[in-house]
Amino acid sequence: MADETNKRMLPATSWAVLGLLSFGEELSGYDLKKWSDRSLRFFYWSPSFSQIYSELKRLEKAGYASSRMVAQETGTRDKRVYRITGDGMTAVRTWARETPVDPPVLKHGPMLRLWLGHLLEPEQMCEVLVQHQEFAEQMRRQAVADAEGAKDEASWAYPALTLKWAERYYASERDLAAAMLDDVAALRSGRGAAGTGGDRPDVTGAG
Amino acid sequence: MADETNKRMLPATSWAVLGLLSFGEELSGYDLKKWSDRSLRFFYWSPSFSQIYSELKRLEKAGYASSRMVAQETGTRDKRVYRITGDGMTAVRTWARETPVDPPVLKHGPMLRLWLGHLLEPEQMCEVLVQHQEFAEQMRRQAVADAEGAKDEASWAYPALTLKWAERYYASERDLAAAMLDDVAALRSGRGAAGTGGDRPDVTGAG
DNA sequence: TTGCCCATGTAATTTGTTACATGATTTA
DNA sequence: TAAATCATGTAACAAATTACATGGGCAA
Repeated sequence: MADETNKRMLPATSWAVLGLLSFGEELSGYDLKKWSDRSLRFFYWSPSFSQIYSELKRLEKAGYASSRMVAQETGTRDKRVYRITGDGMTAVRTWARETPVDPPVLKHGPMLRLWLGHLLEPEQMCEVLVQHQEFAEQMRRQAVADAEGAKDEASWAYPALTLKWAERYYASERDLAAAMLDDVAALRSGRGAAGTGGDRPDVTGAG
Repeated sequence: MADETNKRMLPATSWAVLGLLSFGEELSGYDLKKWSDRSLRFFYWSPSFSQIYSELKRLEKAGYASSRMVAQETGTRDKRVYRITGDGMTAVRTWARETPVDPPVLKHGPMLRLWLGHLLEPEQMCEVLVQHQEFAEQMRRQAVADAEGAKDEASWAYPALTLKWAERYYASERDLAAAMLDDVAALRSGRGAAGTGGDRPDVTGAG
């Protein structure tokens, strides 16, 4: 049956969710979303609630997770909590060990806009860069803060390592923006010619 | 009518395609895909053929691009070529100037796997890092090569700037992988996490 | 003349988001 | 007690990919 092979070919996001469960705790969809926002977010995008819920259903159907309803003592609405199965542990371990390394996916909106520099005033290019710089510094700080919370716990050693990586990554993003600000300034003053007027609406040629 | 506002709220990928057209040439879907692969790819993901075709239809419907069929002299199948309109230039310029700067989207598969280090043998972590390192160095070199082709043309000044950025970005990715290899080795030899930064690779050096 | 790759698309499917529904809990 | 918010989902929609269809040029 094709089903057997499909189990091994889940999208990366499924593995990310199963990875969250692989630390062993029994968690609800809501818990997973919150945790995802505080960890995966730094190097992988954090899926929406609805996608986490549907990934959980898929994982359960594949036999990689099991769930049960939990009645809240205070009369709160019941919730469904998930736990990874033995099959799930085997599968996610195999995935992490044996899947070919594929390149990261980057969609860098700010760079896309700077690539269209012929449509911008130099001040607007700088504005984009400064805002990105601030974003990067903020992310860096949050990575440091989260790493602080995760240290001294042996089981968080590898998550802590990736937070360390994230700290450096966002420091680099910040510095890259600064370097590009310099380059824009140099282009503006130095080698005059291109873009000195800033506004170049006649690029469409013959018209 | 809601239609008028929808025109201004296209997804980023539409603006990317319109941005490709904003340099003024008349291009087919196939041309756009090829060019996208050699430019956008470094900082924005390159959309598939089919998506480029559907974006072109959407842009034409919005009045931002016009198309015509071109009969090939050699009897080859006719093809449709697109050109940006005045409305399109105005729209993409407005987008590039006035849209709020939103954060880049990163889906870093290699980091996701290292985050799950408790499922891996140390050798496997290193393998992932080495392969990512090689990928990053290859991208860096391609960015350098493409920048070589784009220099000395005034209209490519800003694309050239983003290629410069890409060169540094991938150099940094490469160095970040090297730093993490060190951290994994340190963790392995029992001394817990490595020092808290300070010895970071110099981003502006463009090694 | 068979098979393969280039070029130009369309259709089916999957992935992921936003908007909505529901109920309990807190707060003003 | 009304409004805001937390928590748990479902449904409708949009974005994006893979698979497929088509036809010409070219190499074995």
